[in-house]
Amino acid sequence: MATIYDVAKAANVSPKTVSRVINGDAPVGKKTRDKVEAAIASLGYVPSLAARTMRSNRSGLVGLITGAISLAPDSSEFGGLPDLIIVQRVQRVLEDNGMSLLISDTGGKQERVADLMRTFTEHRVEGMLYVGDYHKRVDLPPFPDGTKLVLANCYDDAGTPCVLPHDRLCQKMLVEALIAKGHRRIAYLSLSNDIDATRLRTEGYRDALEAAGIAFDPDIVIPADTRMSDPQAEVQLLWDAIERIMADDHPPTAICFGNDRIALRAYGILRSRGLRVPDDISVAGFDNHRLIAETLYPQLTTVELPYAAMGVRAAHMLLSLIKGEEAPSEPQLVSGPVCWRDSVLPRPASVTNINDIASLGRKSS
Amino acid sequence: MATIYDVAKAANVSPKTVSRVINGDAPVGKKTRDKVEAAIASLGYVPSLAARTMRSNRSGLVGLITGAISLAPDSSEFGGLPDLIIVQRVQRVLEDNGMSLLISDTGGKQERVADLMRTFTEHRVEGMLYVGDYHKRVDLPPFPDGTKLVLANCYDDAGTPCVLPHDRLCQKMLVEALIAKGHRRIAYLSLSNDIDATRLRTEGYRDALEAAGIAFDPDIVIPADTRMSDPQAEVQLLWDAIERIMADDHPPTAICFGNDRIALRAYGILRSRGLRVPDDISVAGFDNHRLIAETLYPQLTTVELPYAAMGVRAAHMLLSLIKGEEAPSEPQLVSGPVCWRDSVLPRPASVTNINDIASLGRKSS
DNA sequence: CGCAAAAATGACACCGATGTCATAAAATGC
DNA sequence: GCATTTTATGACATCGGTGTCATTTTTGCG
Repeated sequence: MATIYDVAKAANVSPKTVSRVINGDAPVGKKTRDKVEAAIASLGYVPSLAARTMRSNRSGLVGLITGAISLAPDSSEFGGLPDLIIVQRVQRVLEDNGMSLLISDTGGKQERVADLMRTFTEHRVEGMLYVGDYHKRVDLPPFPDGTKLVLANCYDDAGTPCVLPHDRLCQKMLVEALIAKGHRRIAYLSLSNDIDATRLRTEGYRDALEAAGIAFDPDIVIPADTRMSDPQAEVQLLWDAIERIMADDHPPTAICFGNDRIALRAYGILRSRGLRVPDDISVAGFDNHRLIAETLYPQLTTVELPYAAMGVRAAHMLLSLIKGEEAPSEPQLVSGPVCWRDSVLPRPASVTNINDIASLGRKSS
Repeated sequence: MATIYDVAKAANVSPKTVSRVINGDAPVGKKTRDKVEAAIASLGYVPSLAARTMRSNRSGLVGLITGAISLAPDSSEFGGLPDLIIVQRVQRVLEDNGMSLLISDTGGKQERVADLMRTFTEHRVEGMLYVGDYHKRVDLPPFPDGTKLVLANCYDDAGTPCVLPHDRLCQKMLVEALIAKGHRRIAYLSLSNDIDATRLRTEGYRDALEAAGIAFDPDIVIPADTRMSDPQAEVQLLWDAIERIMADDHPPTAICFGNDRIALRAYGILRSRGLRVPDDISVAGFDNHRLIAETLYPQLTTVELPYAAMGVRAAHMLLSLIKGEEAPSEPQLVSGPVCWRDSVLPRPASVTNINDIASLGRKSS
């Protein structure tokens, strides 16, 4: 591989002059520049960042750690899809700012994080990002002061700068939108109770009801997802939850699901019970997981968790940390828009629960 | 950041001795080693790979280029999901071999590849990978001889070493499995005709029919996907295709879809037409896109395109190239297993088409 | 035309590791 | 006990760039 000395010799100038041509940090005579550029081109010279790094202490590298790429190490399952959007956005923003992205994957093993951070340090990354696979608290290994680190989609107790989804507001906006379409009896089949997002989103759900003067009814708010990966059990849980809310004295006219994936599963279950979406019952998801939301028939109304925006925000935060600016001490909350599709039908005010729907044609499963 | 000189001073030895302790490339006295290790620990010293790279010309970096992370730059759509499995596997294999992975995303713009490769060269990567978002031919920009490059999920005309999915064999195995369950009239609603995979898979479909002595009937083999991203149009296309095959004189007892996503869409359409899966009609996908296949109700029988295995294979190929070994001149074909789930029902030999199914209860949409 | 300021270029040290070679200290053999 | 390995350590150059400062050439202007 050609070096700057080879170029200097070929162009018959000093290495420093070649350096100036490359970096443009001092004026170079036109004729000289041409000679140098010709030499660079003919030798196919590409400068070595390793050498540059030594002198300038700027590696042009940022490290990103994620368990996102795969949670289930030995299968082709994808737990972490949305988080990849974060990764992708981070990559793009950094690239636009002349940085390259080193990616490591914990493979689900939290204890590997320390090693990965060390490897990044060996590469003298200028900053690091840690991306959570879902909104949660994380425990990071101790790292030296002055490490530039931003958390995305997760937070820690040490107050490391972080970017988080505004689950509460997103859910509130979605439920408000349903209410605006005339729905007054709205069930919520949430994610597992032991994740942060569930609490926040349930608060958002209640916020929206309260704002509309609708009483909160715990009977139609049920967790319908575990974080186990047994699909059979998940289906059963969801089936039971749907059973329960539909057997209520006042069955809902709309159901919000904890995410688009559960909604997808629910489509099949509802149809098996003879309920048509959206004619008999309106359905909303969460995440705007377009692979699902746009592919489902009918297409799914949902709310976008702003992964893309979070990625951009986190990358910019890191860039400003690298520039030496101060980090915000509060988590940065980001929210996304409601995505209106075909799975929700307006209801006249006279319809207060599903039994009031005249056209309802129940069929046995 | 502490340097090897700081450590040497603190331990009162020469820098070279510190280097020996770190790398273990020459014997060091026990007492000296302890002193040095104590100094390293107390200073929090981490060696700089940039400096090491300069001397040894081994950066420990591998660059990976993909359009995979996102095909649709301005949306949250995910065209490329399976390819991420490749990326993830590559990452893991490389990490196990002490290499770090630099990732860049073309954002769908093929012309950026040259820039990305240049950036990788600046970082003095020891090898590069290019991951296609689906099985296709690619045009790479010219790169210097001696560049260690492996293509995954794509190939070029220059005979660059590559790893490809064995579409033909996968489809053949899937159709054979259907035939083994007694299906003799099997429709194939394929992907768009202008991608390589469609031709290969159709050949696989025909291979299986031929092996079973079933005549190939072009009337029930229809492309049912474009690569446009208008979901509305895609649904229409699929609707029409299903309409056509079900209006055939001998409607099939099973349908193979070009991928799991189309199958997902088809579930809704079939149900709208009053056809139950799998009671009335059996359905198979392609990809083993578990997010879909396992979430659908009933779960989808499909065939796994071996993205994980391809990632592993590609990474190992690159590692041996880096070691100086010769690359295979032929594309490496990798196939995956049929994933048997609930969307296919066995048919007795007497049932040659859907009209023979006694229990069939058609309903109007 | 002469001289100061600006532009263009080069010499040299240095960033932080490691390879080479030399040398000092300890172990071994007879 | 002395020569001879073997083991342990250090001095120094080097990798490929850039920062600093010095020097030469050109330009501008009274």
